[in-house]
Amino acid sequence: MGEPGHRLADLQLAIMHVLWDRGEATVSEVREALAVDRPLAYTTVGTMLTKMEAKGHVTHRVEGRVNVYKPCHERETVSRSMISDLASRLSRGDVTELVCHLLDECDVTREELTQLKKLIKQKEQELNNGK
Amino acid sequence: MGEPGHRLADLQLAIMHVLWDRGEATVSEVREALAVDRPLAYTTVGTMLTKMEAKGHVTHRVEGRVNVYKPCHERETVSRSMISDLASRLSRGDVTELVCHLLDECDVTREELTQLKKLIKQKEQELNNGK
DNA sequence: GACGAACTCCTACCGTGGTCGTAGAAGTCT
DNA sequence: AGACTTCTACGACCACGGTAGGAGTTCGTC
Repeated sequence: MGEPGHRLADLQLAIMHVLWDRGEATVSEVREALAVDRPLAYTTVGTMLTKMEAKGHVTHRVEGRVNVYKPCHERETVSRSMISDLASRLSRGDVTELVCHLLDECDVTREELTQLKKLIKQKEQELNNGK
Repeated sequence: MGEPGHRLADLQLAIMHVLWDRGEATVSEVREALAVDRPLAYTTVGTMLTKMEAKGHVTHRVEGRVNVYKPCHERETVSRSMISDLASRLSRGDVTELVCHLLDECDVTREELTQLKKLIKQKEQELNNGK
């Protein structure tokens, strides 16, 4: 059976980001990293990691007395999957509106804009050829 | 305090789409509309609608013996909010990726692309002037 | 006026995300 | 050896999304 969709909730995603950033981490490392935004009990993080392992989001290896966790999937893969998941659920949302807001919300760099332009040109091409 | 964020889960969003499409609807109308993809008990839809009302997603008005529900917020507003919510949780997932997938997932029209180009140009302007 | 269909309202139940507490193993300090 | 710290493992609990059953109301119809 297929493993995706990767449907990560808030905390889970936050944990994944820590894992992605460092490659791998122990419970206390994850906890430490999250502490700024969310101070959590040690066991909270541990429990969550366990649940996430059961779901196939992370694996752990035992090193000495400690469990070292690492992600099972690339950040990109998961982002992708979550985005297209949302997009499909939003279905009839007007894309332009969305992109517009996105551009407002995040800090877009010049490079990203350039990239975006390229992307749009490419899409236009596809529209002209195909169909 | 502000009411957003609009955090609609699967079924809830599906129901909202029905409501958005028709402006307003009774429980059985919603149920009917969803029946193709998900056959649900009458009460399931009713319960959900009640819960959604408690959360401020919909309102109802009594017409005769029947409750007629209608959305409290525009489709655009909700889409927007959900997208930026995801974007922020994906945090350092770069915008380009996001837009790219959005463009892939939905059917983009030529007009939208043109619109998009205009938008990007505008953003570039802002970048050059401000700050 | 009894019957069945259509509805609403209330209650229940399960899975999962999130949050911990406690217990117990192991390692460290004095 | 006893005290302290770390960590894991296990279980508890709440909120919420999703799903539904049953009770009771009202309507349309025979």
